[in-house]
Amino acid sequence: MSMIAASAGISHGLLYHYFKSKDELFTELVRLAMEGASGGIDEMFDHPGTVIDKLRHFLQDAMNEEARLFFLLIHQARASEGVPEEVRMIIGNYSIDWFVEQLKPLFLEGQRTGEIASDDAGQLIAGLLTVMSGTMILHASDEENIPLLNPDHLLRLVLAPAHIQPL
Amino acid sequence: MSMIAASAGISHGLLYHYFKSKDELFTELVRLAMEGASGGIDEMFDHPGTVIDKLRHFLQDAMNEEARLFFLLIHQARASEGVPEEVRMIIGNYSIDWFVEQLKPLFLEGQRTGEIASDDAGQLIAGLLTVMSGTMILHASDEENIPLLNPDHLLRLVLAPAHIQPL
Amino acid sequence: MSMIAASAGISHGLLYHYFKSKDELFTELVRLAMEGASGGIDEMFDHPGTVIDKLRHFLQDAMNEEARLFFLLIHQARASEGVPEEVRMIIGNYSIDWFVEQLKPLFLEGQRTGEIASDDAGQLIAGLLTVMSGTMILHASDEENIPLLNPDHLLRLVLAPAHIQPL
Amino acid sequence: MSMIAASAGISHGLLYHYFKSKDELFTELVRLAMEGASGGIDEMFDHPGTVIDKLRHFLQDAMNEEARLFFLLIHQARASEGVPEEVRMIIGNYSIDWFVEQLKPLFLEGQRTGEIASDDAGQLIAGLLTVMSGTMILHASDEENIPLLNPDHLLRLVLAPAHIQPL
DNA sequence: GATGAATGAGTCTTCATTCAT
DNA sequence: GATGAATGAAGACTCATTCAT
Repeated sequence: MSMIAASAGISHGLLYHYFKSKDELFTELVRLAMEGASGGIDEMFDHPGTVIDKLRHFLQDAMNEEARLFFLLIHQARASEGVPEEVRMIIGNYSIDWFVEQLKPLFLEGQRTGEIASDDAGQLIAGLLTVMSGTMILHASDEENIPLLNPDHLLRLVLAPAHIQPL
Repeated sequence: MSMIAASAGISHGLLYHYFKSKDELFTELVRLAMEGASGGIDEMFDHPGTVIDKLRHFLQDAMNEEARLFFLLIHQARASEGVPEEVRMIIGNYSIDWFVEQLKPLFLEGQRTGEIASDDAGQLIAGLLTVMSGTMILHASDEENIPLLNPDHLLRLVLAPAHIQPL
Repeated sequence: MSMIAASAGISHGLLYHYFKSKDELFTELVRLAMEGASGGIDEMFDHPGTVIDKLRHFLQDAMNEEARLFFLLIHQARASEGVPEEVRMIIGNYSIDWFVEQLKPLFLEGQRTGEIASDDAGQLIAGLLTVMSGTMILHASDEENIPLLNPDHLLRLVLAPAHIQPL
Repeated sequence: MSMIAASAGISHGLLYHYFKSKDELFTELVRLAMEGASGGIDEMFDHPGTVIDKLRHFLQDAMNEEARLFFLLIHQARASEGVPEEVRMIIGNYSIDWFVEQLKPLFLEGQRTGEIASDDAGQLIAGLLTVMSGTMILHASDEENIPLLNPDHLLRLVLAPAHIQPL
């Protein structure tokens, strides 16, 4: 907490004025990260163009430098022991399954248009999300040695072979 | 250290009998994990069959439940501050670039046989490795909610479109 | 550290608020002790009277109850292994030789006036300092059984025979 | 205990075969040191020559390199807290007062012959012993910087002025 | 006699948290 | 709002001691 306060240029005493405890601060950050993530999905649906255009936009939006630390945060929240109950609830609400449900309509449409591979949509989505998160976490922990993947590369996991383009 | 010792059913005192410090224990684990990883590559080359067969074997070997914690360990070693100097050296020796160099001959052959996509081999390998590691780390941190990916799914990142099969 | 904190009536946590480590606290004490010692020499030169008067004042000043623990501290610093580098430097700066040099002018004058024995001044000073320190350390460790020596008794080590008085 | 055993070239297990505990080993060493000290006094009385000859022999015997660690040991025993009860008893038996009593006959004879200063014999002896011990302890803890005093120098504390010789 | 695996009390140190000012 | 002195639980590490072999 003292280090966080110092980073923010305030005393740790004042940090406790804004957040009752480290758990509360952590919970707040997780909440923000999750809202950002679901906001990204809404934005994707508003994006013009084909299914592939929307997906590419979603990936580009999620896989930028700013989003890095959010992924790391969620990872910590998922991976650590002794995480506050409230954080576990937030994470539960935004489970992989929840994201799968959000994206399923898009993928089903993509399969109708022939853009998306004709495998089980849920499996494709879960795979894409897992791989995207994993990539971001790796990059976030060691940016020097682990480059961000080209979103088009990741798309190969879900595209119909006919739509795969050179990198 | 006391928790580790308790997990092993010994006193922390005895743990210090075998490892001079937490750093030394950690270093030893990282060393083991890294040797396991490079061993997996050797084994892949000995595996019979096509390039795809070899790669599938490599992924299945790496992405099993036992290997889970090794990925998590390496991730910790890469991501954390205050990691012992020796660990940083070991990790430096087995960089992403090193793995890329090991796998490049196989990928070049795969491109000759038409099994592997005709993009830059280095980029394909780095992408596959990143995604594989990221997936394992996510799964290792939260096995209940994040299923292991089907290795064939990951292979889509590097296969020539003609060789992509339904999942 | 906990015992020291308890002696001071504070928690060990607060002690660490003021001193980053046991080494730093120890270093600070050694520094203070050494400054006190060299201050005693300055004061001696300002003291009025003959060479013997000055020396007697110096000994009385150094050999009081308060100074006791300082001698013990310096002794620990000299005698112990694993003493912080900075402490070794401070002690090196205030070596026996350094004190000898400080006192030499006074002793040479004393030899001119006939108050000080006509042996090698450096040897006389080193002997007096050693004996004074040793006495203080013994007294500090076991005040009940080892009485403080009368400074006049110590002076016999350096006085010309003609100036020796009954105790 | 492990370090002591290693110095002796045996395992710490075997050290416990010979000494039931660290306290017992320490007690044994203190006992030996004290017997050596009182043996030195007996030997002094057997030494031929004048009172000064005997005293000089005593000092030379006590202030050699071998005796160094014995003085340090006794000092530790006197100075430390938590010293075993038996050690405290041994030290109590060989108190300063006990040594004073042992040496008093010699000093009284020396005062008759005019060799020893005509101050209170007890005070002279206590002073000489204190100074001798202190010197040895200092030298033992830091032999490089603190030279052993010339025994003749120490004798000045107790000699009649007429018998003081150049160093 | 001899070894070293095994234990646990005690020590230094960190850090989240509280609270008087 | 803002500060930092103050606390204590918890973790890394050491070392005297025991005991099976």
